[in-house]
Amino acid sequence: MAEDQHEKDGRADEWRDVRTDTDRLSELFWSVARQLRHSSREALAPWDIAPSHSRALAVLMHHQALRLSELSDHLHIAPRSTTDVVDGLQERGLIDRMPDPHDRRAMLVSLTDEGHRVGTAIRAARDADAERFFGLLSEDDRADLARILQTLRR
Amino acid sequence: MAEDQHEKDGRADEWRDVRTDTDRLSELFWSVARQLRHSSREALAPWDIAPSHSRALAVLMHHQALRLSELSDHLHIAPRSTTDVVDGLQERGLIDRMPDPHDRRAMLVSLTDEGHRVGTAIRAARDADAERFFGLLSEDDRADLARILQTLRR
DNA sequence: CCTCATAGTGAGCTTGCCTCACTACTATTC
DNA sequence: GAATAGTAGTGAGGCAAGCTCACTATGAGG
Repeated sequence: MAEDQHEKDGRADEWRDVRTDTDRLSELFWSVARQLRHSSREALAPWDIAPSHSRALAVLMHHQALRLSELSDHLHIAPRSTTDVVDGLQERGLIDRMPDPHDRRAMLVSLTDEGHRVGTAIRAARDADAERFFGLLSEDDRADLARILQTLRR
Repeated sequence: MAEDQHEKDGRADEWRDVRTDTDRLSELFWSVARQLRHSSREALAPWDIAPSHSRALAVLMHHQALRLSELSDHLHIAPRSTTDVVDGLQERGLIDRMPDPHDRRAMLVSLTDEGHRVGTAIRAARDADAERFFGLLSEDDRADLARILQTLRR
């Protein structure tokens, strides 16, 4: 992987002059995204949990009970997809489904004790991973990066 | 989508104090990645071409002929997956497959005239999109971002 | 009461990858 | 110069993570 990356850089020399600097930024950005994705996949490995499940778990960590549709909103995925995610977490005993007492159409999703335990451990692992990844940067660079990303987001 | 983003920001206030700054950077990074992905998906829309196809096309734009396995390496995907990508591009008439004269096991993949035309147009669209996306930043910020991403990559 | 809207889910599709096993071929070794 | 070992591509089939469409059960407003 790393070798390919270097080879790619080498080849880029041939045509660097015809590329805009913003185009180069895209490429760099995705390259870093890949690194970050691999890094956090490793961080999650000990729990053998899918990224989509970990994301849902993270959302549920700071809501004692959410409707399935609310969870969808937080995850930015379709309600039908959330059903599957919730199925998976329930199979693993990490969450409970219960009917909403105020609306018998709706389902409330909440963490089990085990879900809370695993969620906490995963959050710690993710924090540590982020620290390992972005810790390479100086304090100033991290501040700059945060500011710049803030600008790009919207 | 944009609304969800804002709502998420709002909720984040509740617990910002318990998060490390590097964790915040991860979140920001992925948020921007999402924007960038959506933006480039839109940029590609006029050609109705899948991202995986566009990536392969981009690689082929600066090699007159590649073995399928070499294309795999450039794309960082398994050879079997490359077969499918190449199938797709061939169906659309954007590339030609021909047996390697030096090794009858191997296949050489190269752009057709149409493939070259479409590849060029897509590159222009992607450049324009990158410019639109990163153009929000000052010259200095772009330089800083490039430098910082460079540091993070590897 | 009747109509319309909403919450969740079954069925089935799509994208973009993967592994495993196989065929056709090349390279090596005895 | 045959046997063996390795390599290039691909068929078969799988998986993750999303999607839409259509349906049921329920709620809400006239």
